[in-house]
Amino acid sequence: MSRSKMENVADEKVGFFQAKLLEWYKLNGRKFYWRKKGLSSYQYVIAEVLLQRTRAETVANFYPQFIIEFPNWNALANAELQRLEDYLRPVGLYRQRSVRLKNLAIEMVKRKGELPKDRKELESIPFMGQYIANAVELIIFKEPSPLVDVNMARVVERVFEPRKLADIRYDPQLQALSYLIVNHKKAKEINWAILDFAALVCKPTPLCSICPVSIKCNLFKNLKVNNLD
DNA sequence: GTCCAGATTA
DNA sequence: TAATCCGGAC
Repeated sequence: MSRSKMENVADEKVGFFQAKLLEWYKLNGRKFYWRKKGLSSYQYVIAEVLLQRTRAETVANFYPQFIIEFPNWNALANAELQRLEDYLRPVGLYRQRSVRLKNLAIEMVKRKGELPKDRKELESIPFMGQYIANAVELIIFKEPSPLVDVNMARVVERVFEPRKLADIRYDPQLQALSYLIVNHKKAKEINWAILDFAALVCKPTPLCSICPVSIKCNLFKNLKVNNLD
């Protein structure tokens, strides 16, 4: 097959995937407070920090109280480290997160709450790694950036192409595919759809029998060949 | 025991 | 590139 033809096939599959997931999302998408419109950039960034290696449902039960206790960058920057640890303990990673969160808040107070659009400068802010930077671009700057976490990586790898490198952040193919997949007018919805789909259907142990994209999924094809499902 | 909307450090 | 952080849900 020629190079251009392979690209057409890939594009067609991406279109199919986008349409099916948006459809699935309308019926099955999760509702979270931090997905609402009109929150402060502080509230959006805090949600991403709390969501690191922590189930979304766990954060959902915890988030509103945290925002009441620490309503803005200033409150967080001035908070006693010990008090911050006490609040973060129930969701885990509390020693790291308390220190890093405070450093992030101090930096954001210096910047008067303004997040820079320049990517390198954005990532220079403490605790602002690739994922949160993408989330800032997606949610706050309204750019079609992918939320490439372990969940999206798992879905993309199964449906499209396995990763080449162990670390998803430096896998060019996985990254390029992710950008392609969320490059859509409804970039935000596609991202959330993939995360929800990964949490509810395309789990570590996949529920292929209820999956809307299984007919074009590489993993599903292989499962059928090996007669495992 | 595995897994979770990752980032940092060596 | 790999180890480490951490509690909670399953």
